Amino acid sequence: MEDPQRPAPPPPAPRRPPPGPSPDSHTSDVLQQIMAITDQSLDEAQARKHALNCHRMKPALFSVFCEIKEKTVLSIRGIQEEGPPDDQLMRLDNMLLAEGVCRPGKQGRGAAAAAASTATPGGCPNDNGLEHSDYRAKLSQIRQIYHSELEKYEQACREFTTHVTNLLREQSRIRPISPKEIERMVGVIHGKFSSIQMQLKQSTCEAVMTLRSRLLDARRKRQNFSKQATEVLNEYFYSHLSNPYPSEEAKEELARKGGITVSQVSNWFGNKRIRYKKNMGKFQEEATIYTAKTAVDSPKVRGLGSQASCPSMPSSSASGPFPLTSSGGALTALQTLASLRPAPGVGGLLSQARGGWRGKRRSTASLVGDPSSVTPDASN
DNA sequence: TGCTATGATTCACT
DNA sequence: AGTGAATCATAGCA
Repeated sequence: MEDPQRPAPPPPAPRRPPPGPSPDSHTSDVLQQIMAITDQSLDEAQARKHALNCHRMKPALFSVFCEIKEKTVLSIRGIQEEGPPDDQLMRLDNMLLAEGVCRPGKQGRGAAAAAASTATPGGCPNDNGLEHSDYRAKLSQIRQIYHSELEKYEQACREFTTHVTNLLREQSRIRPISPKEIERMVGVIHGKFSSIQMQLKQSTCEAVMTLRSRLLDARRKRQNFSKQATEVLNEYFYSHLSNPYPSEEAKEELARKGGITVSQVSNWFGNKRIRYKKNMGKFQEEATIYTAKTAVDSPKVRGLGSQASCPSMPSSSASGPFPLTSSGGALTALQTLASLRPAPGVGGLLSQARGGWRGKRRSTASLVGDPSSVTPDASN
């Protein structure tokens, strides 16, 4: 087809007789000159074009060229007008919309349909109420870059389209270019630019995905709990080994003491129960240590389970809420330390755990007021 | 660098 | 909704 990169066409044919072929030269000569025009220097070619433009055969030849070209273009048209692959663009638009990068009104073709037809579950973190200011700030930066680039592309597309249209209109005076062809060329340009836009959208999507995985995926941010948190949790776990299912209140208390969240406490207990059950041998030493620790410092830990349920109970009293178990725990711990063997209570609880907590689970509420069931030495 | 520990997530179940 | 079990993914260590 036409080459828009060609140098600007010469001004309308001058009236004076130009150099080159005389107006009377033969048609075949004229055709030969046209064919040879590309082999000449720029200046020569320009002069030759002027001359050809004034040739008496020009109108006739021009109409023949138009006819031939129309036929050729028709055969090309069939190939070009195959359905454009809009699926990916739609997906990208949809995703950018879901991530809050582009607004429903400000998108490429196909996006409106995508936005209308597809819900965006959990897409934008703002919708989930997640407070990730870092994420939001960076997302905002990405959005800004995206829109400014998009605007640049759109402007460049407009400018280039105008330029090419003008060029073709001008050239249509000396070579066969129909308005339809210009229209088609504009379509081709838009297609090219939209493929660039698609790349921009793709990159933006990738950037958002990377950002999400870095800042929102909690797995990537996993950090071990502080020693304090681990100790608090372990103390509770081993002191409630017969029923390591802290109540909501106890979880809150543990979370507060350990400086972690309630759901982290829940996770920790979930993991702990499973891992403890799977490999009790490995945890024996730990159990012994914490049982001893708990026994020595019994009011502190035991208070957790019962405090929340019985707020009126003075847990700070010298003997604690469950004096009997406290002294028993201390005794057990001392015995354990002395014999370097797991405390009998622990052993008993190990077997309890082996049988499975779930099977004989009781509601946490029922534990309140039954201190013997929440202490390691209770089974003794 | 490979291994283990561990916090988080997912899914099925009750 | 809470849990067990499996799994993922990272931290920390030798």
